Amino acid sequence: MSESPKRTKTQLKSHIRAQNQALILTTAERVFARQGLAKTTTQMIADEAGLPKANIHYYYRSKKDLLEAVLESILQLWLDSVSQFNVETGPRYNLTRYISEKLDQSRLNPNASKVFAMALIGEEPFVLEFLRRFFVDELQKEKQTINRWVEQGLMKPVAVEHLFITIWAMTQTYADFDAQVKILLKKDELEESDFDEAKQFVTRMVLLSCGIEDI
Amino acid sequence: MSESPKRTKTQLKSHIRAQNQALILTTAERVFARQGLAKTTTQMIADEAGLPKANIHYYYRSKKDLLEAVLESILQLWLDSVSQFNVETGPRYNLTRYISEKLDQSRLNPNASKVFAMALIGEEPFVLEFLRRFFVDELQKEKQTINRWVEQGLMKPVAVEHLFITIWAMTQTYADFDAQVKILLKKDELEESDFDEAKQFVTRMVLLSCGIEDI
DNA sequence: AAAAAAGTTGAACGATTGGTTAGTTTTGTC
DNA sequence: GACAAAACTAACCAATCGTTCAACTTTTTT
Repeated sequence: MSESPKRTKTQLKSHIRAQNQALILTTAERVFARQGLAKTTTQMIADEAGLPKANIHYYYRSKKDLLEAVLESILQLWLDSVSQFNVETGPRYNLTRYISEKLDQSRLNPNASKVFAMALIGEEPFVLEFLRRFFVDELQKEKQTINRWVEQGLMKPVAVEHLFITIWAMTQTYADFDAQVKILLKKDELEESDFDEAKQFVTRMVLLSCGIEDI
Repeated sequence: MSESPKRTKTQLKSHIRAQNQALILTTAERVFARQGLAKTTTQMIADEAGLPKANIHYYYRSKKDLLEAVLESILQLWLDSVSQFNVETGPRYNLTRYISEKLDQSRLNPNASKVFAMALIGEEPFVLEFLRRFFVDELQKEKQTINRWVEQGLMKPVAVEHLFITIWAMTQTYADFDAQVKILLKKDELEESDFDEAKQFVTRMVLLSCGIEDI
């Protein structure tokens, strides 16, 4: 029952567990993104992971549990990879970086983006709760930073809530509604160059609306 | 077998049909929007319409047929209510009106917006086919109009595809992801004033990015 | 008013799905 | 290598859902 030695043992012992959970999680994320949250069956996930269905339920009691685990991993990734605003480096740099990071994420983790959007449009309580617990505070901070910049005359005053809503909308679209984007762009697959164009377009739009001159 | 009398009779005869189909269609749209496409059962639609389940299937053979009928009515509404660009009235007026109309639609038909978004994110073949058949041509027309305006020096050259993708993204967000918007705006329900603010914000953003001066 | 057509509906069916169980195999520890 | 814990899995179950059907009523047509 001693603390430290037990921990180490548990860590060693559970490498199978960690490995399988990771496999199931990434597989589930992919299948959820492709098939939709409700259409996805635990059998599909099992097949695609090369595991029997009962094994999925051994690690995740219910489909709901599994979905929430997937969502949690997605939201964790989110938190880790989106940097906060830094007052000192000014609005141009921070807004440019923010948009760039968000679009990179849409491009590099399209499955995560899609699952999150599906959960959000379906108003999954888990995701809503997360937004309430985290994003509101986060927005408050960014708002303060932006107000500082406005006071310093580095940018015009803007409706910060709408600014973030629209940035979020524009950047997510390229991952969540990629089928539509592909059709309008007449491409079979979106390439990095398409995302670069989007990056440039969105950044210019946002900077102009903040009264930050074009370079 | 004569033409005109038969038509009139058919119209009279089928008033029950038309009435019930309309009831089922609007109810289905509402339930689909609230529950999600796959989670919605024909029983739910039946209960909410005050009809027995078998009656739903009398008018729409399968759930898939019903969903496609709902989508078709949504897309028809779309076509009827979004006006095309008019070269003569210039970019400022047309872009402003376009954004205003799109946001009005999101506000006045949130269910339609949501069902469409769900079908799109789920890559329903029916919706994709519609976009291919219709929206690509539409975009082409708008592109020509915009090019005319650019030639006339009324606006700066822009990446038209990205312009429409982002306008679409921003305006749809307020209906499709209203749960998120409500949380960020700290409101229980979105009011008309919120949509007006959004209208102003998005319009300003778009006009600035097109090099059209602020009033 | 008779016949035909359209509309209505309870009941049942077949297929699917999430989840369980009970028993087996593997792994880690002494 | 003995023992316990963890991992694994085939078979099964209860519930749900889309769909069908046959009997019945109402409406329309002749």
